Amino acid sequence: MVGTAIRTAIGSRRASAAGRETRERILDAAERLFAESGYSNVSTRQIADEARSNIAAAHYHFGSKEGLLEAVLGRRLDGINAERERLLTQCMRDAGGRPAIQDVLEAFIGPTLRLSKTEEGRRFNLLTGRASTDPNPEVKRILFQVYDSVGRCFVEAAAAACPDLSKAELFWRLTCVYGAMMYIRADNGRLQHLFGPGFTLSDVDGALKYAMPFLTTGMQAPPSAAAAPDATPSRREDD
Amino acid sequence: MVGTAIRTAIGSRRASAAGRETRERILDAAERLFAESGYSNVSTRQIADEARSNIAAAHYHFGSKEGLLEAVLGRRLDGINAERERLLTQCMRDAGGRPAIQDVLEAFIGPTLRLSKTEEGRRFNLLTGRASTDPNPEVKRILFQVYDSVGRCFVEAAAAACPDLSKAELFWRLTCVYGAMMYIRADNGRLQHLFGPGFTLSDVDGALKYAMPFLTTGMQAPPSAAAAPDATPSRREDD
DNA sequence: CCATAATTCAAGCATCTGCTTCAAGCAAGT
DNA sequence: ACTTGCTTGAAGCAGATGCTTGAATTATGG
Repeated sequence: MVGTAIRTAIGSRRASAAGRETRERILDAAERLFAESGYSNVSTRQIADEARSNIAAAHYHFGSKEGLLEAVLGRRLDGINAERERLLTQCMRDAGGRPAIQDVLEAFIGPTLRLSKTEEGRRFNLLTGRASTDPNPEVKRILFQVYDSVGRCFVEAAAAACPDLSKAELFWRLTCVYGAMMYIRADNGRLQHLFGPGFTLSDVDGALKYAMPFLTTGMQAPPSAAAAPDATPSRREDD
Repeated sequence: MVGTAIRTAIGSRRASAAGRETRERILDAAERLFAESGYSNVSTRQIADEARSNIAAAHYHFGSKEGLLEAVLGRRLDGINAERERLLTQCMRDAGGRPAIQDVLEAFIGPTLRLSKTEEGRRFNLLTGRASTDPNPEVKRILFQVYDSVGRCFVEAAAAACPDLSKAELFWRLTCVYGAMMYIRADNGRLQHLFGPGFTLSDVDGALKYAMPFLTTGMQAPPSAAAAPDATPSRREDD
């Protein structure tokens, strides 16, 4: 029987100090390697080696490679997403249901962006940024699950902050915001390469000073229906 | 000796009609599977099966899995990137070196965006969108090579269109633009999931109508140094 | 101190990976 | 007709993959 021992370990009931320690070492190693090479390109053997541990130990603690990824993400995201939800509901409450869009963006993007101030936080952002476009069904499932709740809060708050936008327009604008945020995190190096040394996406201050205002301005732009000459204002293509 | 036969095949000298046909079938199959599951998650065997062909045939025509990806990308991107470069230099010339930013964005993003009007084009955008954050060194190398030239043109044209922006600010704004574009292409389904049925990133008209104006507005925003209260205008942090 | 449970280990299993080999098939050009 | 070189096929290689096994080791509560 596999079940009992693993479940108690995973549920971390009665876990020994030594057990917890190697558990953390494995999580650290997996985080580092997943961020560097992507989930599919890392083997459980590599992770065990990097953690100065054993493959079986990893499976004992996490059940499977998929479970390991889930634990790696949960370890940091649980706290961060709770913080984001707290900030989002708070700025909704403080503004009586009509928050400023910059507060909404700050509440959603700020907490993850600021992670990049530490090296391990930067690595974690790289991991989640890359995972966000990972086609592997296991990865997709885990991300959907982890981000579902805070994502809903964000969309709701953004809609409240931009009541003049149609649902379709909000969808496209948030797509741009989401995409920019993820791209900054995934940090593929293309633009750094074109701009030369000295420009890096892990520069949190630069992101806060330049990227956030760009996104805020875009969100505040008047609805396209009014600006676009070919739009028929009487006929909305959503809802 | 491996060399001679493969090189002539790869250089497609003296290729027979039958040879060209299976070559295309393999490219189609690889494109479809790479787009669907990502480069690392697809095996040469799957590709051969999907193409109703043989592993050896794939290696005969493309030398390696890496060479196959290169061919898949080159088949479509060579034309598209040439078109983008043509449009970029044209709008630079027409405007006497001071193009409008919306023309620059349209020249860079438009050609790829419009690909999504056909099913196979949509699939190709999915492939390149996902590849853009792929950590696999083979994938990165190929993308850098393929996008280097047109990327340079784009940055140059954008800089000419926004002469008031510092290099750092341009860097961050283009990062947002690039990120939004890639995210639309990679189409991970997160926001569609939150917005419900009827919202899709392959809706080219929606992207042109809503996403492009968002990005244009963001690029046209006044420099952050002026807007941000904590910025010291006399001290630029770049160049 | 010792029984019981938690943890780690070396070894192995079945399957898959990219790629190669070598023989057979095919389409010309002469 | 027949040689020549391009193209495909079946089989196989060495190594990697996720995961399991069963025994050994370690920690901990009684």
